[in-house]
Amino acid sequence: MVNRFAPAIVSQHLPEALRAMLVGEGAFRTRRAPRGTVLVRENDTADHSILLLDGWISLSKTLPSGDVQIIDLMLPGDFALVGTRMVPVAATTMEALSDTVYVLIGPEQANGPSAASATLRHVLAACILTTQSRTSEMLLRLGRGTAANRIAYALLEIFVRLQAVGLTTGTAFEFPITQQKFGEFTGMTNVHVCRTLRRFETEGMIRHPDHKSIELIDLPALCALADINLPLFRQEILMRWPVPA
Amino acid sequence: MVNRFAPAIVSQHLPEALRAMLVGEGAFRTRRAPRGTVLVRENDTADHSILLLDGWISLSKTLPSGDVQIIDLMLPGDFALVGTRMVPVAATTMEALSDTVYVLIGPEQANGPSAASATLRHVLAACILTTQSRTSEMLLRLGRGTAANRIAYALLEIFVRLQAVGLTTGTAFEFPITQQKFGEFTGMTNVHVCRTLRRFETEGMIRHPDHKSIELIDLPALCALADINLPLFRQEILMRWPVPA
DNA sequence: CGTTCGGTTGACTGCTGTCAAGAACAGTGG
DNA sequence: CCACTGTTCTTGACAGCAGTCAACCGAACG
Repeated sequence: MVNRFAPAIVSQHLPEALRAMLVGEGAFRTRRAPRGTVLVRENDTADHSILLLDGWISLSKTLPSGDVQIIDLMLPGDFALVGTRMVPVAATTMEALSDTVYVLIGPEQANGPSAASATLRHVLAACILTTQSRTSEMLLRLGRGTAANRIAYALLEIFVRLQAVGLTTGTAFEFPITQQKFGEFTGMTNVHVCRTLRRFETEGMIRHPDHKSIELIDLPALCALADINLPLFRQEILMRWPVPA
Repeated sequence: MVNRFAPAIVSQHLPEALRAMLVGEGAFRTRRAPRGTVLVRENDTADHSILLLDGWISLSKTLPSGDVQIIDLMLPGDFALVGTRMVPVAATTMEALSDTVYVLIGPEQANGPSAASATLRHVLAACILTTQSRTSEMLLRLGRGTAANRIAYALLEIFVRLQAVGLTTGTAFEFPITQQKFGEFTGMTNVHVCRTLRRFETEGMIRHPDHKSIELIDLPALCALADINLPLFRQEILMRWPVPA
C-alpha cells in the first residue's frame, strides 16, 4: 500500500521540470519513516523542505501544559517549508501519522539557478499561500464553530485535498489517523471526536467501518454543517499550479 | 495622535534602503482611513502590499452564517501581503479598527531591481514567517485554551508587538479595539470578553481605565495564564530584520 | 493467551453562549 | 451647555455543549 500512489502523484501533479529533478538521475533519495516517527521537532534548526510522496504527516505545536494542537496536515503530494537560511528554526513538530515516503529538499536545490529550481520556488510559494488559506479556515472554525462544524470541516478538507491527488474512490478514502490525533487537529478531546463521528454515522452522513477508512455519504449535509461551498472551497485551498512562462 | 508615531516607526525600525524608498522623493503617498473603513474585502482582486504606519487593522474571515473571525491584527510598522500577481485574490477582509495611516506598495516596487526593492522582498518574506508564527500560536490557543488563556495570550501578543515598535509606556499601551472585535479575535462573545477582562482587573492583573488603553500589571501571572515564556515568545513572533549582505 | 492500544459509552460538571436589561459614553445638533 | 441618540460596556439568569473521569469492548500483536 505504501508506495502504490507515489509515482502517480509525482507524474500527474508536478510540472515536468520538477518531476525530472525528482525522479531523474542525480535525483533525490526517497526516504521512509514508519508511523509515529518524529521527523522534525519544534525549534530544531532546519533549512530544508519536504515533499511528501505517501502517507500523512502532522504539523503540531505543544503548550508547556502538555496540550497539543495539530496546525496542519500534510497529505501525499504536499510540500512544506520546514526552515530557510533566513529563519532556520522549525516552527512545528512534524510527525508521521502513518507509514510515510518522502523526499528532502535542501537549500541548494531550492535556491539553485536551474529551471527546475525556479519551478520549485514557484511551487513552494504557492504551497505557502494554500497553507495559509487552510490555516485561516481552520482558525475560523476553531474560533467560532461547534464540534460538528469542526469535524465536518476537517473531513471535507481532507476529502477535497485527497481527491485532488487522486487518492479517493468515490467519496471514500483512507483515514489513517487516530481519534486522539483527529481531536488534536480539530481542537477537541478524543471522546468528543468519537461521539461526533458516531452521531454522523447514525444520521447517515458518513460511513466509518474499520477505523482506517471513511466514506462521506451525504456531502450536501456535511457542507451545510461545515458552512462551506464546495466549489469555492476547492478554489481557496487547492494549489493552482502556477507554472511560470 | 494619529501621526505622532509614524515617522519614528519608519526611521527606527526599517532598514535604511527601505526608509529612503518610503520617505524620499518619488516616495509613496501616505494614505489615511478612518476607523471602520474596509480597505480590502475577502476575494477582492489585489496585487499589492500594505505597510501600516499608524493605527490598527484587522484581517478577518466571515462564515456564510455571519460569524466573523479575526485572523490577525496589523499593528503600526507591520507589512501585509494582500495579493500577488500569482495569487491576486485577497484571502481576508481588512478593516481599520482605529484611524489609520498607511502606504500602498505595488508590484512594481516589490518586484523591482533596486536595492530598496530587494530589501522590501526580504522584509515581506520575514513578515510572512512571523505572521505564520502568530497564526499558529493563535490556532493553538483557540483549539485548546480557555477564555482566560486566550485573552491573556492576546493581550501579551499585542503588548510584545507594540513594545517592539516603541508604542508602549511601561506595560501600558493604547488599545483602540472594541470588546466585540476583541471577541472576534479571541474566538468568544463580547459578553465573555467583558467578563474575563473585568475578572483580570479585579484580580489585579490588568488596569483598563478608559476603554482606550490598558496596562498589564502582573506580567508573570498573565504569562502563566497564557502559557507562554516571554523571552522565547518574543523570538518567535517578532521580526528579526534579516538585512541581507 | 495476555497485553496494549484505540474506540465507545455513560454520568457528571462547568465553562461559555444566549438573552435581556440597564449604565456609561461619544457624537450630534440645537 | 444641553438634550438626544446610538454605540459600547456591564451584569445577571439560564441553558447547553463539550471536557473529565471511568469503565468496558474489540482488535492487533507478541
